[in-house]
Amino acid sequence: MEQKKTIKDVAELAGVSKSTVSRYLNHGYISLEKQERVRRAIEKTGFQSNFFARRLKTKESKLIGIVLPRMDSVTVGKLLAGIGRVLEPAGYQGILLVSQLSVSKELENIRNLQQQGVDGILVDSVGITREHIRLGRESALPILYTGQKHEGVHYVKLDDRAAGRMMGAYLRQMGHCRAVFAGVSERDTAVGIDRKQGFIEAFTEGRRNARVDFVETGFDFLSAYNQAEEVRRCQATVVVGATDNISLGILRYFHERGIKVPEEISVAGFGGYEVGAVVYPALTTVAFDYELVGMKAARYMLDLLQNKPVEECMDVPLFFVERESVRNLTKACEPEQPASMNGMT
Amino acid sequence: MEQKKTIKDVAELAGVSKSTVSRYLNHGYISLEKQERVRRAIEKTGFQSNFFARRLKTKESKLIGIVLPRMDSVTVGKLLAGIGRVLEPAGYQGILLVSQLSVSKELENIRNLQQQGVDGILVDSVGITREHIRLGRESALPILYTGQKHEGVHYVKLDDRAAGRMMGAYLRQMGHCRAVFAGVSERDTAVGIDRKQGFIEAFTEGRRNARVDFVETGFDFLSAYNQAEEVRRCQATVVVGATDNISLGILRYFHERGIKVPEEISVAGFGGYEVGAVVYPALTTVAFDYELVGMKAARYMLDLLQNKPVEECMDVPLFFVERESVRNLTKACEPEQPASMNGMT
DNA sequence: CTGTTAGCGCGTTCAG
DNA sequence: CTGAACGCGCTAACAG
Repeated sequence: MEQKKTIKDVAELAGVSKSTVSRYLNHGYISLEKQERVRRAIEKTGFQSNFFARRLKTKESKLIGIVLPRMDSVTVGKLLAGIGRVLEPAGYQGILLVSQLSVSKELENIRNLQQQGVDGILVDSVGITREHIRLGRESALPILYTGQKHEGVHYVKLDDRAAGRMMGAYLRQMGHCRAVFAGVSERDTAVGIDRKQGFIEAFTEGRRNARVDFVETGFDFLSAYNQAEEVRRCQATVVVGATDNISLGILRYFHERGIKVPEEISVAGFGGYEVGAVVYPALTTVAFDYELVGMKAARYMLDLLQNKPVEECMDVPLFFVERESVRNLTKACEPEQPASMNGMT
Repeated sequence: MEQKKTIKDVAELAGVSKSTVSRYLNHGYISLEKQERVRRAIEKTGFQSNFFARRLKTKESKLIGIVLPRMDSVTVGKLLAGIGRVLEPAGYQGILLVSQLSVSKELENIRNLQQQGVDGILVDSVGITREHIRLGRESALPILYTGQKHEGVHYVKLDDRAAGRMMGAYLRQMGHCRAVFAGVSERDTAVGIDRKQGFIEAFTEGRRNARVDFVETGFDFLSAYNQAEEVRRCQATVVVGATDNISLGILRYFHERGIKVPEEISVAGFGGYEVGAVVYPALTTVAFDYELVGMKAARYMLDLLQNKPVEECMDVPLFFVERESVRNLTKACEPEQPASMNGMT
């Protein structure tokens, strides 16, 4: 519980001036001899430079504000892991603020961060509004969005349309012609529109006999479960949930009614959460690498901070994870092998 | 992109001195008239006080360092949500550092935080070592641990022994006499020892015919899956996983071999993750409220920061979630109803 | 290469 | 109740 050591203490102990110590800490224009003396003085005192004093001068906080819609979600966790993985080696740390899925709270958080002296702000947004844009213009702080995109802002996002197309192409190839898309409101551009449109395109493109019905649900398991009856009525051969959670809710409903998946009806989803592998039957899905999104976003932010030419390559790979929940209609015989650990990880 | 406003700008615009503005911002010994003038000047300039300058003076950062073992986990997410829920209203923010499940990284993070000017440190630890204690002594910063406990440090933790006992008592009441406990290494005091011991106590206490076998696995789904054969050999009527993940791995194995749960063998777990409700059969489990742990920890930290008398009440409630995976051996007839939405949330 | 001198923006005495 | 003056700990500009 010693008195906090300052650069002055070190200077005195080393018999040099404060600026020499400061130089030692920074650009290091200093003779080898004094360098050694300072080094030892620092070691002896256990000195560490005062964060706030330094920041007050340099105007650099080495802090990145991170605004999250919520905390208790796997995808957010992955995203953060990715962000941390590139921010930390670069000497940056993150300050976390949570918006509780509210746009106004999100804006408040951004405003807050703008004055807290962070160097930049990463926002995993619930939706980019005009106010977001305004806030961005008013401050020199770089803001980078993930999850949503918008004209004139920096963002990193996975390609929802491509994900949709991927699924559409797969189901088509598996011989399906009638699908139900259990999706979310179109107010969500990424999931509600792009993902669905991509699917419909690839699934129906250039064939007359294909058809996609649409049932709207919320994002959560339960609301999907509650819409499952409606989904069932569509009489499709496959139901595609806009999210793994949605598919899981439907799967659960089918299971309770004794409807066999994939024998009687196929189910597929988007997200690639681990839980999809644990469930029976294991869920076929398009997996997103959220950790990679986080890493890309962080790298992008770092570039922004150094005014580097920002590379516009924002394609985050998608993985198709084929598991057990989709039936191949083109084969005469059913696959006989038991459920396997395929695509588990 | 205006020039950053300082307290000086406000003072000039309001026609008062800097100190008056400062007073307005803090203890407010200021006449109503000037109060109004300052208020408007602040509004006009959009002034917000400089974080670093203020901290440099007050020695209070209103920042809490949070050290996490990993980010991509549901429990950590819940914990954080809880922490945020009480820290934020108190005007504090969190700085997050991730230890990648490494003790040395965890220590490094703590050291780092100690010099970054945070007011306190919350550590969701992977294990408290002597070095942790030493670090704590060397600095005046309060450190509070969660997840693990240790003599002479502040901690908030759920009662693993009680959780174990809860499960033991339940299974006993359901008429089970032979159990396998699929647990983790005893190097983990909380999960590896306390939880198991609690279970064994309650399950066997005072009856000769009860028996508990032990099979060691890792924390993850897959390693449990790989030990499932071993578990099966024990010929017990019920298998208890130390973690829902472990139980899920075993469930999966049983499913693949066509072993019916709970008809042929029962399965139960600890944790209460949502995924346990989605799986078939839905997993009976002791649920922990990690969000509450987070809230308690944060509140405890706040008390520490204000030198309040710390209330030693650290009991975090446990919930027994009875679902479908345990068979009642005391009844002659099987329950006939289909799987239901019970205990879903 | 080095010490001296100024502030960064704010809070806080200390006279008035 | 208010303003002037000082200093938090550090970095940067300046002479030497």
